Amino acid sequence: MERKVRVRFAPSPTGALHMGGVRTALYNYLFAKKHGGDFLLRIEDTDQTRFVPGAEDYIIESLKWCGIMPNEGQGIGGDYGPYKQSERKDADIYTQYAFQLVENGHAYYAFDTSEELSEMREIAKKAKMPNWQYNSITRNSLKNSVSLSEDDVKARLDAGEPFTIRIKMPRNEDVRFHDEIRGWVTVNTNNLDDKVLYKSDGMPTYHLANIVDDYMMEISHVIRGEEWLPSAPLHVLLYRYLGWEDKMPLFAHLPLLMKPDGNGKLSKRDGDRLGFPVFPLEWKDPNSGEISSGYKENGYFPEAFINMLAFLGWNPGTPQEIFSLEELVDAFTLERVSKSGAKFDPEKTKWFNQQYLRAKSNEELGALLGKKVEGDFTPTYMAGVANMMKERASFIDDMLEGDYFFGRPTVFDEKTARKKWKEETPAILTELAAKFESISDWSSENIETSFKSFLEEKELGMGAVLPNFRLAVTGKGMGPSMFEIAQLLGKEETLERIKEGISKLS
RNA sequence: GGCCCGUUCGUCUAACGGUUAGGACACAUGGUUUUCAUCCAUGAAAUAGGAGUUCGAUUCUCCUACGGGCUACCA
Repeated sequence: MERKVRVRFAPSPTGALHMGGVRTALYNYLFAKKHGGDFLLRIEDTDQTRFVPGAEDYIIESLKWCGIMPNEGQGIGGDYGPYKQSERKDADIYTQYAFQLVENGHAYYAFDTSEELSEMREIAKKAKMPNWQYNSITRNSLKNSVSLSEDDVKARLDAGEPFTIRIKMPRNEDVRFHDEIRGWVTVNTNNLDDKVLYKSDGMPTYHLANIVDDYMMEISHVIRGEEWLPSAPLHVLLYRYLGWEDKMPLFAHLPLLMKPDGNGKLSKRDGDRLGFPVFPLEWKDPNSGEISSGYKENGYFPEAFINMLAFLGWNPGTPQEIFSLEELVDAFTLERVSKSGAKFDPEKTKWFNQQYLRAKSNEELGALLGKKVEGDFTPTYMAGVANMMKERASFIDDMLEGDYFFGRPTVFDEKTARKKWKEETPAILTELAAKFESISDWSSENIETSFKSFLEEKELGMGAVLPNFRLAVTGKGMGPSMFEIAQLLGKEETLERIKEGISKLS
């Protein structure tokens, strides 16, 4: 009974794709690739009032940047399209199933308007009944094809009165299903309400659409966020009532991503508040014009971002933490996904980026850095800069701290100058420069040897000369080995900087 | 409020009845380093509480507490 693995990522295009959504997509991707299956993208836009222009493209661009593109779906193609629910509605895919449910007695027409219902809830709330539901008890006193006479219903339908179709939730029945992560989950239908399946605007709700689409697209596993766990029994019932129970996918409900501090799930606000991105790419809200920062623009490598996300709620059971996407595919199992929500840690995310940065070659880092600096430098020179700066960087931009590689210092660190620059310093540095003059092979080793013999000759300590040498040449009080810096800058440039530094600092 | 899910160092987590409860991030101390960073070493740090089951519970069961999710003609 081996079924081809087909999983889907089904976001709704209501804005930027949250990193929690990216993780859901990632786990789907990993699961599909691991089992040689398909990973599809379906756009769930059944709520037309929440449509946000650009969101669909944003989702696709984000998945692309992360390197976890679906192989089938909206914007990609495939044999099970269309992959956008509004288009599927236009193709009249859902209506027949809604009516089928009414015909076989598992759903009914309801004529109550949303205004009437919210009024009902309001009254119930005041009567200390905060949990008013449209269910097997209340449906009898509301306007629907269960409570109304057949003639009345027919008259309303013929008159074109707007209606919804609701599931007729059975009374006191245990619905049991197996979750791949949580084990058996049982819910009694008395706690479930008569959810709307088909809206008065002719659109299905998520509940109906996702069942119909998963069935038609032959989805084998539904891997989605924990927020869907309470409605999973409804979905199970729908498969049963539609006669598709033998084709029902396996469910896996993922733990949520929580905010780093305090309680609750991670939201866009937390990023603004604590200074980290929550979206893969920068997003400009077309309505408010508000801009939310992205991991990409903040200098994160997609591999690091993905690696970090993979470990939020999953672990391989080994000490290894750095995983390429291929390695993740190989190691991933739903069995090792944890049950409880994971607090997001921005610090650890930086650490992941640092690991990836350091794993890159000097040439690659040099090229990346080169895009960020003015001026024309050879790849060899840039690789040399990267070699020295990478140990103190988590991001490419951190290497910009070595600005003295790309031009002479214009400002000199005041604190170092105050502490180290003495009256006799200009004379010492002038003599040092003279000593350096005689070095024919300008290598860091030779510079260091020359420097040390200079100290010996003059009976000076490191601390009296080296910080000032650094200050004159780089303008900084700290940084990589001065001898290596001098080698990369070249003899002539180094000597000129010493002279220039002396005149500017004295 | 109701229903569902969860609970191991500050955080992410390992240990699927028997371990001095392990690792990583962050933190602290020491060493290396001209400096900063790196690196190395060391340290502090956890099984929510209570009952059971068992020769033995982090692990199984129940209760309590706490946390989270859901509770729309949203997804």
